[in-house]
Amino acid sequence: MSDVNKRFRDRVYTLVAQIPEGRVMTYGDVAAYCGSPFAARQVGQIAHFGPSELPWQRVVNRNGGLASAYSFGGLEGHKAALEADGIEIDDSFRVVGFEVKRWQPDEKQISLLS
DNA sequence: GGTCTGACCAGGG
DNA sequence: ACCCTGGCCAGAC
Repeated sequence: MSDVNKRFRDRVYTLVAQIPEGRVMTYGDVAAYCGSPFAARQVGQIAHFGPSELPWQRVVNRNGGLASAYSFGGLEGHKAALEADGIEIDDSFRVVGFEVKRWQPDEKQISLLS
């Protein structure tokens, strides 16, 4: 495993850990802020195998839609986890008010991703 | 080792 | 609106 990939993974961990309760980010955005704009899929891999204590439920796809397999809890598990954060989920498993709840790190938080 | 898959995404036909 | 391609790359087999 190369250092570059390890850094990318560590950045993803750092960034996801920063997402405030009640806010969400997209896979693509996470990848971009971590230095690899087209590695959204890799973020999915990292989410699947990464530390379960991180708030992965706050990472959604570009439509504000939930992942198809939230750590084997499925859509229902993901929905429940987000509702516990105070986020409403509609009948098609999309975040209600996604565009408003979408979160972006500020400069200080980005600087943590060195 | 090769090949396929996948919590993704943008672009093109 | 749908299907395909290419990009990303760790796991599974």
